[in-house]
Amino acid sequence: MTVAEDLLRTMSEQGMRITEQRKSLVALFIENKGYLSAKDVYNHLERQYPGVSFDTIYRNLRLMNEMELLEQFILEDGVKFKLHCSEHSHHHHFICTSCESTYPYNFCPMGTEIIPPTGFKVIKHKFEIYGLCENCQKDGDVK
Amino acid sequence: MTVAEDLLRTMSEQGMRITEQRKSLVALFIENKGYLSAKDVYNHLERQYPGVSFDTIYRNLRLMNEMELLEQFILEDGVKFKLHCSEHSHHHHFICTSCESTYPYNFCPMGTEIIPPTGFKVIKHKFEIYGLCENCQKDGDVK
DNA sequence: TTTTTATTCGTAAACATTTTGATTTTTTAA
DNA sequence: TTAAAAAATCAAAATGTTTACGAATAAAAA
Repeated sequence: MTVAEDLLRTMSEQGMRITEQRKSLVALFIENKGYLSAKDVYNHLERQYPGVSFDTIYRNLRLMNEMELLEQFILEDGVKFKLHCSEHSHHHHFICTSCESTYPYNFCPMGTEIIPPTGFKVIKHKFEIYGLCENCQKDGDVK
Repeated sequence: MTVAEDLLRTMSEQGMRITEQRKSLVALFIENKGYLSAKDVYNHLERQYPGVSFDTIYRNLRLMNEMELLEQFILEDGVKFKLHCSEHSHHHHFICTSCESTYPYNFCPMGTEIIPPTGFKVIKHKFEIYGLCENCQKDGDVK
């Protein structure tokens, strides 16, 4: 069973109907692997389904986030989504600021000697490393 | 010389004129110590100077960011500014998600065994720890 | 196949943030 | 003290993101 089929099956089991738009959205995230904004997703779906509405995009991103198929991040340039990354439980990413491809990194600084101020209750953390990937340095591309 | 006088002197030396609004803005950041959005700054200045314009706020935040008196951050809830923190060169923060007070933490995970993917050129990083400070846990305040 | 109901479409509006421009006021230096 | 320049005001608009809703469509179950 492919990754896409697996995701779609999960969605179906959770009561979501499998529409063409949803198949396309899932395919997009699988082949892209990076962080995508609602606009990015819209731009892509709009090619296959001219007239697709933002309603559809936002609703599906929200639903898939709620059922933990996607993860939502607030990055330097706004709200982004990516496939829920479960490979090594908890980890962080290198993020290319040009093409936005990501490279998971299996290390979390929270595992080290982090001592909060007195009484501070840690809830979550953010650790991202930004830079240029090999390709984008070659290209000299500025997105 | 107070911190405020010090900042204002620097601004003056860089060619900025010292206006009442700028004095008030500087005072705000000094007494607040946390992260402030443009709106936060507006709300505060508006009390002393009814009719203060967004133009003024944004221009001054931008100028002070450019001359490195303020730092700009993109946090969970948008663009924020805080006084440029120079105490121990490079460090990170605990951030209370309720009152947005911050606690500098003199440790940077980049100093540890971080190995980027082949060819990846690291440019910057983000490491923030969110939670509830002692006071906000007591209060049960939800901002 | 038919029916039920979720989903999408199309469009607009809500919303928040930031920028602009013409005019007035204030600061600073001569 | 006065002139020149910078900064602030006021109001509006540009911008970008997200939400809303009635009508139309399509998916899934009976």
